[in-house]
Amino acid sequence: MTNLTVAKLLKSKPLQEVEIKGWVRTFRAKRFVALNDGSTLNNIQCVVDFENTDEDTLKRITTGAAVSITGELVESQGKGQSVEIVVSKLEILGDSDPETYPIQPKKHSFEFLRENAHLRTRTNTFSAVMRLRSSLSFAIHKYFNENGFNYMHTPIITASDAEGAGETFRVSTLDQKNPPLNDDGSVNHKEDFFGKETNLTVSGQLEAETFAMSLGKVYTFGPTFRAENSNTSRHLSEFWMIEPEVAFMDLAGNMDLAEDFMKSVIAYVLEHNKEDIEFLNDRLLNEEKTKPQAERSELSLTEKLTFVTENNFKRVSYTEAIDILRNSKPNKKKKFNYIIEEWGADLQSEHERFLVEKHFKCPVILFDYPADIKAFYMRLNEDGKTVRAMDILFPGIGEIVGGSQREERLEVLKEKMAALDIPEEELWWYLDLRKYGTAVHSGFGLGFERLVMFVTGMTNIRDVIPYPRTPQNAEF
RNA sequence: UCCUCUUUAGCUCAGUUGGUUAGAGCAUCUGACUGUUAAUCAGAGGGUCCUAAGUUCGAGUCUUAGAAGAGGAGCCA
Repeated sequence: MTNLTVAKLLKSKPLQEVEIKGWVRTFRAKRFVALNDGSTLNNIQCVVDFENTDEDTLKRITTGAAVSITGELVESQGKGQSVEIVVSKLEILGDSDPETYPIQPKKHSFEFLRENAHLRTRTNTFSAVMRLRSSLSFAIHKYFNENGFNYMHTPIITASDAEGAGETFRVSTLDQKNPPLNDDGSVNHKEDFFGKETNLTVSGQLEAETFAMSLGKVYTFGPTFRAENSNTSRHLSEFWMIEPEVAFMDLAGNMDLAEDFMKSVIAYVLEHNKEDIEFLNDRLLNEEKTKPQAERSELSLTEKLTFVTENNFKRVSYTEAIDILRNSKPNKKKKFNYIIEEWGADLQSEHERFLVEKHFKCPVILFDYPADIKAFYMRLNEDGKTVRAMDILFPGIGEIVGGSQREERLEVLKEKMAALDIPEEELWWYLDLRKYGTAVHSGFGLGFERLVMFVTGMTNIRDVIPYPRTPQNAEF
C-alpha cells in the first residue's frame, strides 16, 4: 500500500515521478483522464500521450475502469486545475464495459442511484456524503473521549421489549413451519435458542443506564432496529443511534450536554470537511434554483451549519409552546391539520416545524412534556403532570434528539410500570439500580442518520446510509 | 398502515381525442478532429411501453386488479 493519494498530489509541488491508482471518471479527447481515488472529491487530470500509446490501451480507458498511472507531476498548462500528471506509463488494472456500466458521466436521479447503491459512491455527491458520515462518526467518538465518557457496547440481541419504542424484529432459531408448542397452542420459547423470546434491540438506553450508575459517564453508538412499517424519507428499519447516559446529571445538564455536543461535532466537520460541504452546498443551491421562490430556504447549507454552531438553542417548556401554538396564526385560521386546543395534546410535525422554522427560526429544545405522552422511565416532576423530557428540534429534520432525566425513585417507577402493565420480573435488573445507590441521572438518544442528513443537506435518509434497510427492501 | 402521484430506449423524459413503422436529449458504438474541463462535428444501433385480465375493428393511451418507486401523514430517532 502506498500513502500517496489524489488529495495529497493536488496539494503537492511538482514531482519527478509519481505512481497513483484510481478509477477513471472521464476520458476526454483521447488525452485527458480525470482520475479519482476516493481520497477527495476532486479528480487529478492525467495527460496521456495518445500518439505513442497503443490503440487497444486507449480504448480500455473507459469510465469506471481501474488504472495505475506513473508519470511526472507538473503545473497544468490548461485552466481548471493547478497540477496534472504527464503520463509515462498507464496500466489498466480492471476494465469497465461502457456498454453496461451504469454510472455515466451525467446527472443521475437519486432513485436510480439507490438501485445501484454498490456503485453510487463513485459519484461526487455520494462520496462526499459518505466521507462526511465517516468524519462525523469520528467527531462523535472524539467529543465523548475528550469529555471523559466511556464507550459502551450494548447488546444487539435483547430479551426485553419493555421500552415500547416500536415494533421489534424477532430473533429465533425455531423451525418456522413446525415450532414447538405449549399446551395452549402458543409457541414454546423455552425451547428456543436463548430459552426465551428475543428480539433485535430498539435502544441501548436501559443497559447504558446500568453502566452510568457505575462508570459515571458513558455512551453507546451502534445499530438499532425497528420493525415499524414506516414509509417515509426520515425512517429506516436499521439505523445507528448515539446514546449518552450520565450519573448525577439533571435535565438542565442534559440539555447543556446535548447542545454542546451538537455544536461540537458540526464545528468539527465544518473545519475538516470543507471541500465536501462546499460541494454539497453548491449542489443544493442549484437544486433550489429550480424551485419557485416561495419554497426556497432562506439559509444555504453552510449558513445553516454555522448558525447552529454560533447561536444558542432556544429552550421552551411544553406549556409555553402550547401557548405560542394556540395563539399562532395558522392555529387561529385553522391552517393546521391538527388544531391545538387543550394542554396535553401531542405535537404533530407541522407544529414542530412551525416553532422551529417560522416562530423561533433556530434550533429549539422543548422540555417538561405531559407524562401521558412520554415513556415510563422519565422523571416525574413535582406537579405530578409533567416529566423531565426534552426533544431537540432542527429545521428541516424535525426531532433529532430525544432525552430525559430518568426516574430514580423506586416506588414511583414501580407505580408507573404497573400502570402500563410492564412486568417487574422482566426489568428486575433495571429496578435494582433504584434499590442500590440510586441517583439522579439523565441521557438522550440521537439518530445518527438524521444528523448526517442535516450536515449534508440530503433530504432522504436512504441516501445517507450505505445500504438502507426499509420495508420491502434489503438489497445488498 | 392510510392518502396522492409515477412506471415508455442504458439514463432523464415527451407521446394530442384510442388509429399507419412509438420520439427527443444525454449515454453507447463507428468515423473525423485534438490542450480538453458535461469537448465538438457527422452517422449508426438500441423498445416485452411494469405485470395480468378486460373494453374495442384497433390500446403506450380507457377500465379493474397486482407489483415496484417517490412525496405526504401517522409512529418515532
